[in-house]
Amino acid sequence: MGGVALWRRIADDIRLDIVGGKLARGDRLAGEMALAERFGVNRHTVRRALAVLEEEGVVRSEQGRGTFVDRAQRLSYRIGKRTRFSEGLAGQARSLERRLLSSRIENATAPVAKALRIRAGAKVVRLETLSLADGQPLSRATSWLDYRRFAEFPERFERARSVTAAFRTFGIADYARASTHISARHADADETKLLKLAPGAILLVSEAVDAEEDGAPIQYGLSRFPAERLELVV
Amino acid sequence: MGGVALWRRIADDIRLDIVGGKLARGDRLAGEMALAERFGVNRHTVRRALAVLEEEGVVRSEQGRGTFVDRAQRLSYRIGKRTRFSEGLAGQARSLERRLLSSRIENATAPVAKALRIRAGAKVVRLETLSLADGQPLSRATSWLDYRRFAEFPERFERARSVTAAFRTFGIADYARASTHISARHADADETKLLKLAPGAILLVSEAVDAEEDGAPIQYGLSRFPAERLELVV
DNA sequence: CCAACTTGTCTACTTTACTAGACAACTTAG
DNA sequence: CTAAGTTGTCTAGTAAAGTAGACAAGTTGG
Repeated sequence: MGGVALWRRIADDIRLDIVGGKLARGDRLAGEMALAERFGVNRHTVRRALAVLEEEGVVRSEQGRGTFVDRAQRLSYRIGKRTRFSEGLAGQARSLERRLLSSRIENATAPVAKALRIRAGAKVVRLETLSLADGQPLSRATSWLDYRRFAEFPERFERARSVTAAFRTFGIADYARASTHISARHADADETKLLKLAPGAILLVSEAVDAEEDGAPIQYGLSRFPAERLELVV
Repeated sequence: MGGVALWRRIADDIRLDIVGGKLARGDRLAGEMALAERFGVNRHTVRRALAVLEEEGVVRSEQGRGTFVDRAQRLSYRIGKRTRFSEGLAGQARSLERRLLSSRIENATAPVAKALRIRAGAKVVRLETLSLADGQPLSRATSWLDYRRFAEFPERFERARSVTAAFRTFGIADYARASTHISARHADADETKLLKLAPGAILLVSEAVDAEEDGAPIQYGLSRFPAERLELVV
């Protein structure tokens, strides 16, 4: 009952203890029997949860010794007036990359049109991107821009390999976050695959509008972050 | 496979269409057969998803006619420099209430001590609260305050029925949000019950520190919001 | 070496999730 | 009134999740 399997809830719970700092790297987890008692389930159910965490690289089990914390970090992505992908994660990863998956021209749906302050149905450029930190997927984002002004954005983004730099080629020296809406939901099949998650993982969803200094919106974006890999800091 | 039941993912998906604005109140959903085809599952699995949504009051089914959107809103909780419970939801609900479930004195754990800038193990006041909008649970929060200064906070909060007003009785005219960390996870058994959720629902978790104008921290809080009922607006 | 504890693996069973199909009950358009 | 399309309810079967217990295999401390 509930629609979320026990082993997944237990895995989530233990992962939370680890990324939340209750357990540090190298610490030994409670034994499988003790965990089974703590969660009120059979030892086999605990073992399945631990198997998932081992698959993720969060813990490592050693026969006869116990199960140990292997990777304990969760990144913090800073969002605020000036939100920039690379700055928001500065110092937390060695390599940061934002990859363009695809782009196309389409007609603005109602929410896109409203955010960009254009009429519904007007042409917009849509970009699908994937961000990685140290090779691990960190976010899956979709962005929309007004076609009249940013028709060549995909090419320039691909060359500059940065949103900020691409905007600069359009004469936009600086821009700021106009609004950010945050929600959460389960990952769908596509996101699960691209972000290399276990199916059923939770995503933090950020719906944001970036605007020029005079308030004119230039970009509307929908970013999905795996909740188990990072938190958002306001 | 994945640990999240199909019917739950389908329910989440349909709910997202509704709170996301694709379907408005009174709109008719696609038929059960069509939905089954869309999600690639049996009609019974769709029916189970719809039963959950009907239980939540999101849709309403009528034999022979179809299934209709009953409640389409999702509240927006505004967070920023000056974050106040009642102001953050102003105009979105008729009645707002914050109920004190319990309070007790305990010793500060490491994260609590760090946030309040006191030594670990020092005495702190811990409050458990439940917030409701129009009678529906909106958040479950735990707050910690320095005992030396706020020993009587629970009593004063209970009388004032407001955090801001209770702080005022301690001579704190104004305070501001120092930091907010946002993550997401599944609800546990307790939260499921108190927030009246279906087990396995997703919570947005906000970890925040409030401070006086001079930067001295006065409150550390951990709030859990049902992701299906509201979004956070930065 | 041994006792106590750990994780690893196997079998057997029960409950829940999901599929499949049939038909009843109801509504609507023609 | 009727035909087509809707939701409601039933039975039956398969696959996955979870329980239960036993024992092997490894580690550690005395």
